[in-house]
Formats: sequence, structure tokens, C-alpha cells
Amino acid sequence: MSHSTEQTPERPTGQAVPTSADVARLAGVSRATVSYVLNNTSAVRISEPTRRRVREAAEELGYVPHAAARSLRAGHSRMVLLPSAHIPVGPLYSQFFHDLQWELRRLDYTVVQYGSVGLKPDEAARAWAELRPVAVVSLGEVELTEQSVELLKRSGARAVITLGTQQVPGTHSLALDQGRIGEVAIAHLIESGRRRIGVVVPEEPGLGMFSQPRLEGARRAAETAGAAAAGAGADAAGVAVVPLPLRYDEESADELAGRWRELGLDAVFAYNDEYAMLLMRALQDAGISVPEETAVVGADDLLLGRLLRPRLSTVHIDMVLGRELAELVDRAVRDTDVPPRSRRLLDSRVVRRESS
Amino acid sequence: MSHSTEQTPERPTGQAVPTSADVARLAGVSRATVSYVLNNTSAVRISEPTRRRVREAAEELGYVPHAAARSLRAGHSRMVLLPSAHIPVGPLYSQFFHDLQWELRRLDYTVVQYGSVGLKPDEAARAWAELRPVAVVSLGEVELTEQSVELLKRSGARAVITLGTQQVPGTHSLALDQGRIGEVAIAHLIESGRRRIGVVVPEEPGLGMFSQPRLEGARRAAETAGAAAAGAGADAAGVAVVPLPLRYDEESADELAGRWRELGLDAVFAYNDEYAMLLMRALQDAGISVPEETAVVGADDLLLGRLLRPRLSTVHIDMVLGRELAELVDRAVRDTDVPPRSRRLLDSRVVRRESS
DNA sequence: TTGAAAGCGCTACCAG
DNA sequence: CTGGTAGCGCTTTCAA
Repeated sequence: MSHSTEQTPERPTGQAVPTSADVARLAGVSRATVSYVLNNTSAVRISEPTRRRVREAAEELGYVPHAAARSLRAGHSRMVLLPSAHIPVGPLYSQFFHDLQWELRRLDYTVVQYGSVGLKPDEAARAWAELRPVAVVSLGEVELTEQSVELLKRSGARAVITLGTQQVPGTHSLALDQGRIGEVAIAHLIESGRRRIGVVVPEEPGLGMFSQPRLEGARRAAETAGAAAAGAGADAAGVAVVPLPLRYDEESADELAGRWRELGLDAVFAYNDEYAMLLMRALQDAGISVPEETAVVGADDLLLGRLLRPRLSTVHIDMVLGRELAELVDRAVRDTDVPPRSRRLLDSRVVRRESS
Repeated sequence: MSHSTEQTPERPTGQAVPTSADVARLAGVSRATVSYVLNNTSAVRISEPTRRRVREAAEELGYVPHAAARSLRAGHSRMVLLPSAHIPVGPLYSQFFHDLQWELRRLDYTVVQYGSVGLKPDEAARAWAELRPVAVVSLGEVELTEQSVELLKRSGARAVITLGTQQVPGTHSLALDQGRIGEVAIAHLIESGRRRIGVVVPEEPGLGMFSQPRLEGARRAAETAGAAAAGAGADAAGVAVVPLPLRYDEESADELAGRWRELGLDAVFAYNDEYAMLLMRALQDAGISVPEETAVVGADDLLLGRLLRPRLSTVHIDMVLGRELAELVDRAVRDTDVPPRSRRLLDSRVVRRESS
């Protein structure tokens, strides 16, 4: 209310974004001093009165440093970029995501999700590179090619980390090992004496990344069991795995249930709990008894599985800790020489309830 | 493989991020020319051979422009910042989110989600302001105060848009009107002859923003009905609305169902379909018949509601179009003088099935 | 203890 | 048609 600067009506609506120079002027010091004070630069000693004047001036003007200018000067940023696309994901995934962001922030990174819907891999990588992130953590929504990674690294990214099945050179890839989910599900069903096992493969776009590895894992488990049984001379050699395309709607489920008997299946791994609920309903409506005639296993261990009747057996997934990943990012950023290696960070186990 | 620049082994691992100067050098032109070519500046004509040389050089080096430098120079960015927190949200919300991003990108904005978990309103606003976004679209995860908005605007944000119930001065606030959801649900139940109506209020943190308005809407509907009935001399004056705190787990639901009869309720609006499923299961297990003894209404019109028995009545929510919002953002950014006004962009209607 | 000045990468004026 | 150059906001030597 009492500042001489008020008499400059050249900018109608207070459009001027205050800079450190403005702060310096108001505090009667140089821009350098402002920078020292506001960043608590320890290498230099500023008198307490000066500090206060600077701080008050900054407060007064509502000064906020310009991140772009800062990182331009510094030659690097502390931005971790998480590409995000449109994937329908459950509470597990989103919890993990949340933890990751939280931990990265604790380590003083600026976490930014970059919506990359509908961009081709190289376009996407380019767009990310423009922001000069210090690290990119791709949860697999967007496919990374080798040259994408190359581009990112050339643009200053000190760590590129991928979650998912892709194994791209130059990245730290954390295998979420979706295959294991299918594997344990099918192993459980075989152990329960089932022999012709359906595996639901959602037709929704964007889910292939999860469903394909699960299907492959299922096949692996069947082969393993077959080989073991053959070796033992048992009769289990003939385990069949049948892919079952399914859309997430009633019509598709009813259609599938309608031809269930001709498929001759005695069990199904339904991709996840939600698809399991859908399919189980359709099966029951079609007069197929669960688990007697057909066993059903979901995945994700959602609450809703316990609410169904029969209670749904499911694959419980231990999601990688956001904390662990955050620390990997930090280490990779600090020592560029952490060798890009793969680790598996997801384990799965069957929770048997009543549907299998 | 054949460049004279290869003989500069000063930087071991190709650490150098190529700049426009590098491109210029390689192409044998000035940095200005590089800029013109790469931005297709129409105000200036560059010969085709030169253009090609520049493009090839850029390609060669893997040059990617530095967004920070660019926007520093330009004095503004085209970044739209979406604060994101940890809210368990359904497919509606995430579809909307996706559309919004898509449309904003079409309008040539850079959309960035900024994880703002655990930041106080003013800290958050400051962090956002450092990035100098041209617009901020808060979907309500983080509370915006009047001075937050002031700060953002002073930092160059030309539009601050809030979705949610908050009505902050200086923002375009799009009322998602959660209240209306409770309103239509309760109106429907009253119309069906129910008089003592429970309203589930989730205890999960972060949901208050949705649940409180829904509860208030429910109360409003009850009052309205009461007044109308009193005016008509009818016996409906005594509509009671009872808040029912509930955690999203079986224990909490069983506990609630256990004292259901003493609550003397003949209907319940269960916040959404998932809570409805949880509660309905608990009620049925406790021997309460649905809908005879107690009617149940959910919200969100999820597929799972149709899979339940009885089929779940629900409130279908017409979510605001991402497209519409994107256009509002664009208009607000271009004409600063679009008056910040409120609009309601969500409508709701009851889908009656079997549970009510 | 503080100030002057250089320069990060980029674009937009003006000269040539 | 192309090149030189100033300057966006910031940090950080180097001098005073």
C-alpha cells in the first residue's frame, strides 16, 4: 500500500512477472546477493539484516524463481519424467505410482507425468527430450526403441528406466514379469487336476502389454507340467491352454459363455479379478457351475473377489516398491556408471478361495 | 562414421548435448538460419539446399531443441499443468482426463501432470509457478486458495481452472456438482416410497471432496421433498437422511450391516457402485433382503453393477467433455479477458435396476 | 560482505 | 536470402 512502484500504471493488470532483479532493486542489493540469500548459498556470508531485506522484498513481490532459467544456467535439471498413457489400471499400480512420486520428491526431484497419448515412440522420445529430464521412468505405456533411448541419453538423461517386458539396451529394465502371473495361475489349476485351461485375453487396446506375457507364462507352465508328467509316466501330459479373446462387456462374455461347453474347458484364468467377475457371472447365467464344472482364477486380489459367490481365487501380486525404484533412479543419476541391468521386482502367489 | 568431429575425445561417452550452434557449425550456416529452418519461420525465405543441409545436420547430431531455453526466450510457455494427487478414481474420471490431454495436445499445448502429493496449498502453488505454466487445470485434488491463484497469475498463468466444488475468486470454476448426484439418488428413493435413507460416507482420505457434497445434496433433496409434502398435507414430511461412515473393507461393512436393523433404514445411497457392492454383500449376508427390506443405490454406472444380483440401481454421471474443457482453456489463454465464470458441466440421472 | 559481468540455448530484430 | 547480436532470468566466478 505504500510503495513508490505503485505509480507505474504502464502494465494494466499487474501482468509483470517479478524477477530476481526486481527483488534486488526493492531490497537495494544486487541480483547476486538475492541469489545467495534465496538459495542459502553456504560458500558466502551475507549479513542478517541484508538477508531479511531480501526475503521481505521477495515475499512482497510474490517472487518465484523461474525453473527454466535456473536449469538453463545450471546445465541440468532435477526433473524425472514419467510418460503416461491411457491404461486402465488398478489400485496396485496406482499405489505404486503414488509411492514412486512421493519418494522421488523426498529425494528432491521434480516429478512430472508427461501425457504421451497417441505419439509414436520416436515422437514421444523427442518430446520428452525437449524437457531435458535427468531421468525417464517408463512404466511401459509407451514403447521405447533403442534409438529413443539413445536420443534421450544424448539429451542429457542420465538414467532411462523401463518397467515392463521390453528389454531395451541402455536402460535399467525392471521386469514386472507379467508372465509369472500366468505361470502361477496355471500351475495352481493343473495341480488341482484341471487339464483344459482357458486364458482370457482382453481385447481392449493397451492391455496387450500385460495380457500377452501372462498368456505366454500360462503356456510355459503347461509345458513344464507336461514335461514333468511325461517324465514320470503320468497321464498329465495333455495340458491344453486355450486363449480366449474377451471384451469387457456383457455381450462379449455371454457370447463366450454360450459356447463354453463346446470349448470343453474345465478351468479358466480370467486375466484379472474384474474380467473374472464378468465371466463368472456369464458362466453362472449359462448354467455352468463354478468351480465344479469350471474353475475360475482372477488376478490382483481385489476386494471384489471376496464379495463374489463363490469367493474368487486370485493371483496376489506383490508390486515393486516405489521406494526401491526411487532409490535406483537416484543412484543411476548420481553414478552414471551404475551398469544398466535388469532385475525382477514382482512376485506373485495364488490365493485360493472357492472358485478353484 | 566419417566426421572430423570424431577426433575430439575430450568427452568420453558422448556426453555433449548438441545445441543449435553445433547444428549451425556442421551445416556451415549461422544459428539464426538453423532456427528459421527448424521452426519453419514463414517471415523469412531460406533456399531449399540450405534447408536440407540444416535438417541433415540436425538429424545427424540428434539435435533436440531445449524447451527451457526456448520458453525463456519467448517469455512464455505452452505448458498446461495438471496437478495430480492420489485419488482413487474410476473409469469415468480417467477417461475424461485422457480426453482432456488429447484435446489440449491437439491445440498444441504441452500437458504435464505435476505430482503434488503431500504439499500444502501454497507450497504446491509455488512449485507449479516455478514452471511458469500458461494454464493450470486443477481437478480438485489439491485445494486452491485465493492467494495460490494470485501467485499463479502473477507468475504468468493466463488461466486457472478448477473443477470441483471450490469457488475460488479469479478462477474459471467448473462445478462438477457432486451434490446433484446425491440429490437425484435420494429423490429417486423418496419417490419409491422410502423414508429413512442412509448415505454412505467413505472414510478413505481424499474422498471427502466427493462424499461431502453428495451428502449435502442428499439432505437438500430430503428437505425439498419434506417441504413439498408438508405443503400438500401429505405424510412424507418425515424423510430422514442418516450419514453412514464406511471404510472400504469387509470388516467395516459387516459391522455396519450388523447394526442395520437398529438403524431402522429402508434405503441407502452407497456413495458409488463399489461401496454399494460391498455393502449389499454385507447386508445380504446379514439376512437383510434387497430391495424389499432395504433399497440400495450406487453411482458411476459401472459394469459391475449389472453383474450383481439383484442388479444394482445407480446414478449415471455424464462427465464433462474433455474437449469442451480444452477449448475453454484455449480461449482463456488467448483472450485473457474471458471473464472467470462458473459453469456446471455435469449432469446425473438415476438408472433404475433391481436393487431399488 | 557485496557487486559487476559472463554465459546457459534459443529466437527475433536489423543489417548486409 | 543469410548472419550478427541482444537479451530472456538465473547462478557463479572474480574483483572490489
